[in-house]
Amino acid sequence: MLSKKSQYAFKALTYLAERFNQGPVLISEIAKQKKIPLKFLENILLELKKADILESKKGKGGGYFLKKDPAKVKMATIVRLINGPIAMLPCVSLYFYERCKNCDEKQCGLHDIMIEVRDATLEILENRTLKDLLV
Amino acid sequence: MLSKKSQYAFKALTYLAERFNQGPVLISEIAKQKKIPLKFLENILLELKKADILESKKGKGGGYFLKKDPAKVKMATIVRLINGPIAMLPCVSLYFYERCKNCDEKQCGLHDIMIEVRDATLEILENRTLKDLLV
DNA sequence: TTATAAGTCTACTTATTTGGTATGGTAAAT
DNA sequence: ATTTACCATACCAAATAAGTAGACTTATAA
Repeated sequence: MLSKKSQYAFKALTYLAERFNQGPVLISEIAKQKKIPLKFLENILLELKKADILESKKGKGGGYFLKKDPAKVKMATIVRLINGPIAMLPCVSLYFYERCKNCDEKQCGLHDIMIEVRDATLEILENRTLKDLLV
Repeated sequence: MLSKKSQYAFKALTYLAERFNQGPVLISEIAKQKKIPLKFLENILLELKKADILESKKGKGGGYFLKKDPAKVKMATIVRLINGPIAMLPCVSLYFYERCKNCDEKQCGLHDIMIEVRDATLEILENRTLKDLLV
């Protein structure tokens, strides 16, 4: 399940995608319109900025805005950043891999099924972008 | 991510699937062989029994065993039972549906993408069974 | 140059979920 | 009588999720 934080992130990103290339948008505006706790949203946007997805401008007339075209920002990137692993097990995760304890990957049926699930999920999340969130 | 509980459940079920039609297996044996905390495993097996996946026998020579052929037990069923929703959002879950707050499903791009992910995942989990966990 | 508007940073708090442990009794089968 | 599953209650620790507080920095415009 996506965390609430992830859902907030997607709402904010959608809001910004709708206003792409229209100058900075206030955190407070996003928070109000999308009903996201202000300080919580601050953290999320900062994280997205550090990941090079958003840009910001300080001072009067400042705010946040998308750094790249919405069509260039993959869903998978955002999910990994804000929500964590996409795979259902650490031992089949590409970006958050961890070895299984008490289980040999070579002969673990669960492992194989979870790889299938991972790949099916990635096929979608790697090929959908913020643009697809817009109506 | 699958919880540890789910991973335990799958290990136990694999153990029982390997011994299908060979009589009851002790909880304590499964716990020892698969390195699962005994009391925790008790609960898991009981839950599986209540869901009609396992059967049990009390007293000497008792234990747990699969009620149906491993090939008849879908992965999706187990995941839903022990881990919860398969979908990434409550508003696209078939078995754990909950309406979105502050978001109209009809015009929510995230909703649509998450339905795609759900369906891709289900395509696999509904068509793989305990049998596929065996080597 | 000063007031104000904004984002930045660190740290904290609180709530919920996960992953157990401990204890003890009950029910059924052999 | 013994063995085993069943059931209940209570508790605990750690991790994670969700949110809050307050001071700090930087940019703009009057």
